[in-house]
Amino acid sequence: MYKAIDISEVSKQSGVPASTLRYYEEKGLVQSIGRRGIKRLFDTSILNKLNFIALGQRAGFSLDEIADMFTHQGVLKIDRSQLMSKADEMDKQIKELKAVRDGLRHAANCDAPSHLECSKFQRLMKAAGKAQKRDKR
Amino acid sequence: MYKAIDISEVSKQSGVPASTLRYYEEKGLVQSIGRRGIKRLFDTSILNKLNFIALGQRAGFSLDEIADMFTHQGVLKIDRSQLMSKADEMDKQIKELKAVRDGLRHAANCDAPSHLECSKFQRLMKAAGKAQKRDKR
DNA sequence: CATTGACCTAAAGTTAACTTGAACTTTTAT
DNA sequence: ATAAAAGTTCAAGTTAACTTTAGGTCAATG
Repeated sequence: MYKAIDISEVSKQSGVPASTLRYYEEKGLVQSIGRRGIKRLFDTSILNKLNFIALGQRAGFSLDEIADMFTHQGVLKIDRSQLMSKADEMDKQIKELKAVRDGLRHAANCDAPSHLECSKFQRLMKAAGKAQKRDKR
Repeated sequence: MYKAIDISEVSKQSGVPASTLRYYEEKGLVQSIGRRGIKRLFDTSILNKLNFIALGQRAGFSLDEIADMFTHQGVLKIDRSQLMSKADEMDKQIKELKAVRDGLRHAANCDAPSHLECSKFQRLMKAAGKAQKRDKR
């Protein structure tokens, strides 16, 4: 069903450097499925996982946090309520991103001398800043 | 108009440690307005700036990128088109975040044995992955 | 007027996420 | 059969964003 491919093929198809793949394996984020001689072999399913990892990182998760989302067998493991609360956290983050984006957009069209002092700009920032209370990320 | 406050007051009101404030000043991200004796004095307007910096960081900008958004005098400087394209970049990022969030939410309610192999999950991920082509962030 | 507490500088240390380098070992191509 | 290409390990190096430490300064308080 799934094909075993070597590290350069994984690298080629995913864009993730071989050195990073070894590093990820060391960290337990991904696992090779065996060796051919001395060379690692990966299951093609690693490509989905790498895709998820990349997205998760861009979404602001650390590698440790991402690793925590999987069982040692590589299956998404955390329970439903944990998944939901991660998703809720992300909602906050999305709100903040939108505020910054809107702030930038407003600044691009506003003639105030210093945008930080512009009341509209401040209103946009404040909206996002709310969630910011000691989040400890 | 604006009041000069010392580093501990800035720290107290912003939640940013004094060591970080000194570090930010060294990097040129913020500026003190003078000294009383040996002690730095800051204009209260630094609080808005710190708020913006925190938000920018949570939005995924590096300190250097944030610094680049201001003139040396601390005014948002980059031109309108640059501001707009930063905002457009953020739109992509928001899309990705939403995809990951939706993916997590779906996973919380899906009975597939491995979510990475679930076609709905994959569809959600793919939607975001598109923008991912060599972004070099 | 001596000590305490808030602040200062400069340099070194820390963590995450990688990358690079050195020294080997297999494969693979000629 | 041999040399280059592709992998491997393990250790050390790199960058960003801070924090910590050591030693010094100064204003205020007992």
